[in-house]
Amino acid sequence: MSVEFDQILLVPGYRKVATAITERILSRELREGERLPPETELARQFGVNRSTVREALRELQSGGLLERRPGSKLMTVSRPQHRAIAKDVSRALALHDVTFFEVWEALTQLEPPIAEIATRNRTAVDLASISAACEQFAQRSTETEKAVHHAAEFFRCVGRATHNQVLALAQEPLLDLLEPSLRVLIDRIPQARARIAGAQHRIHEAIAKRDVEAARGWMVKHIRDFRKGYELADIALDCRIG
Amino acid sequence: MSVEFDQILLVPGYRKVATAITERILSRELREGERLPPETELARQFGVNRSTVREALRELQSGGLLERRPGSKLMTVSRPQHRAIAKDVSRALALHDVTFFEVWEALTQLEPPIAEIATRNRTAVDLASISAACEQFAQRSTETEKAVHHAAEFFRCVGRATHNQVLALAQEPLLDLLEPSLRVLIDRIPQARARIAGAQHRIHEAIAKRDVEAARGWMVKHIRDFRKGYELADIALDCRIG
DNA sequence: GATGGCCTGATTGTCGGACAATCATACGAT
DNA sequence: ATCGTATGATTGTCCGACAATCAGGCCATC
Repeated sequence: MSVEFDQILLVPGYRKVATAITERILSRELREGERLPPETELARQFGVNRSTVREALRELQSGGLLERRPGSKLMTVSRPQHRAIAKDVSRALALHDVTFFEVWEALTQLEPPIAEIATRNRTAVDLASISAACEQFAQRSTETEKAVHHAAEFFRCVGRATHNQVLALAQEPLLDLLEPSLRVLIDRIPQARARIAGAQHRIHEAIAKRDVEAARGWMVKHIRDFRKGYELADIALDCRIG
Repeated sequence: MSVEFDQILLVPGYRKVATAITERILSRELREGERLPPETELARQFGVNRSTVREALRELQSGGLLERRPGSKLMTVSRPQHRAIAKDVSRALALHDVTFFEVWEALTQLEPPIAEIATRNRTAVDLASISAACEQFAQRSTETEKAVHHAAEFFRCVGRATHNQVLALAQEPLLDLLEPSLRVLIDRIPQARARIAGAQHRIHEAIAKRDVEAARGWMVKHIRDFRKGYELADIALDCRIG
């Protein structure tokens, strides 16, 4: 057993084409919004069949590196949108049987710092969108579906106000995963709507006044409230999501 | 302008097939490891051509929902692996011109809590893997490439020790993004190796002793050190990564 | 000048059929 | 029991084809 050989791997053509185009995009040779040559032309350049090119394109398309502007045929290079990426992450976590508790624990660690940084970095525009999100929730919270959506939207606005893409993107999957349980919670505990609205109001106020400590403090309470709600609504914390 | 029509959207066949299979997987009708029928059979069932099925499969494959065990032809259902998902996230962030500062700021907020929770939840096995990661770094840090890899691996071990998948996955993209700058840093600042090794040692010790405060404290210092290193190495913090 | 109709070429979505290479399996020879 | 071999199934890739849609130019009408 002195001689050992590396595993020989044969990469199919559609994969080679996909990585070739991906590299061009990552190296910024192909920039956002630029139009990709038509399939027949790509097939000619790569020296493969159009079917092979198409399989490669589907790969890039689902990765968000290519998109088609609505009502157009040509593919254009695009940067993966945060929401789309977050969807993939939350889907993966759901398939890995992530529990309510894990999501809540992550929110506990992530949201207070986000509130703090948002308070420092928010612009007037950010504040306006946070304010609008508060009002939307307060007005539309009678419908469960709308309420859940606007509760998450509030977090998104605060996240954007940090002006830190990494933090904003990190919280997105958590909001996706929070949604289903939040739906149950809001349905079972009527007073939850008022509590959430109150917390949003206080956080908004603190961010408006640039009161870092208050913003963090109210956010801590806000997140803690979710857990209390779970217990009141009789949702098992170690139950998997989805 | 009283009448308005919704945008009419026509979904191509390969997309319909893809979502159909995706739904089966998400609803757990198709479980992990289960083998997908061959392409011809899928084409028959869906009533479309094999080419159409293949395009759909590429989509699911790149999303990590399907994979082919090496040396096998049939597709099997798989749950997206954390590392693969993290790669997509870090790629997206890189394309969105995320800066060193944003990554560092996120690490500042995320890693101390992770250290804290890991200290509480770690098992003997976790501790052993953290210990091994420390030693690997200490021994292999002469080669820049290995050093960078093992520095990230240390964080991964701590992340796993939290036994919280959400937190562990959240930090993965940050480590990916940290790598290139860490490579420059370690190359330019020779003494960085020793500082990192020292911090790892102290954090490991604290986690071993279940000293939550110490673990958090040393992690804070560890992360802060990265920033100092950037400044010493003359890396602009607001420079984009990639 | 703006609007709408019409034509033409380019492009995509989908189809059918084809074939070599590889995998899975069973069978038989040593 | 181990090793060849034959056979069928499956994938990767190719070719050619056609309808539907898109982009753009040209022209008539108002």
